Amino acid sequence: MSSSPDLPHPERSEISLTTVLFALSDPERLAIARQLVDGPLDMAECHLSNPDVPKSTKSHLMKVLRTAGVVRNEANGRARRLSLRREDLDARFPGLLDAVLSAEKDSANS
Amino acid sequence: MSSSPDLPHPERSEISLTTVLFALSDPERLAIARQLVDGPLDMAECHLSNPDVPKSTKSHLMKVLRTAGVVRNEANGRARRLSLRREDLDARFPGLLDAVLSAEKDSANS
DNA sequence: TAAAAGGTTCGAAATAATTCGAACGATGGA
DNA sequence: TCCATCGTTCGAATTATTTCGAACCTTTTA
Repeated sequence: MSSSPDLPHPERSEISLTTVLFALSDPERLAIARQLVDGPLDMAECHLSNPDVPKSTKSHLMKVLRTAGVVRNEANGRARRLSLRREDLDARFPGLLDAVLSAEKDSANS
Repeated sequence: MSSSPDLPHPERSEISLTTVLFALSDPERLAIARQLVDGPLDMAECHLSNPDVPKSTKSHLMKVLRTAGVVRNEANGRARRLSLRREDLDARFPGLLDAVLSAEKDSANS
């Protein structure tokens, strides 16, 4: 009874500012992060702006967020539980996540 | 006596969060922004980590920062005066610039 | 014990971003 | 006026990212 793949995550000390900024610089990825502010979600509950994108594409978006250290991705039955790495990010880059996530979500905010 | 080119800058209201994050997600561009926290500099005083990069490349880095709304680029004699758009950014995305610029500049911070 | 559900990975194709030389323009000084 | 300085722009080549189908793996359910 092996389990779903244990994906690699950077340690807190390995999280790079520019990599985090890059991960959040895509509107779709930023929107995902915003969906996680109120707590973890299973992947199927994270919605993309276009509901028709293939699962491989969605998986890749998650990978960018995960390898940047923005999100944790853990096995949860046959699903995947996604959560914001809030404590790690707050410790490493104080105020950054708050600033990004609380920014107005208007049009020019893509 | 026409003057050096007046380059286009986005208005405050047009500055996009993801575009700003993207502009700052490159180590070289982030380093430039950090050099401007203490006040404007002429382009020749902004140093890149590799002093041998061609001027066209440097100019392109500046363009990304400018078109994102991170930096203002004004004619100053035959030089170019670069400044951080601190007020605009603070107004639009409170806390963001502070968080980014005050983050530790250690290795994992590229 | 199948088969469906939920996701990851791989590889290839399409897009986007970066790099840099060459050409150009404006300014300031000789 | 002539020329060196400081930068921008253009276009082409390189490199990086994104997209997506196909193959695969694990878990749950029938």
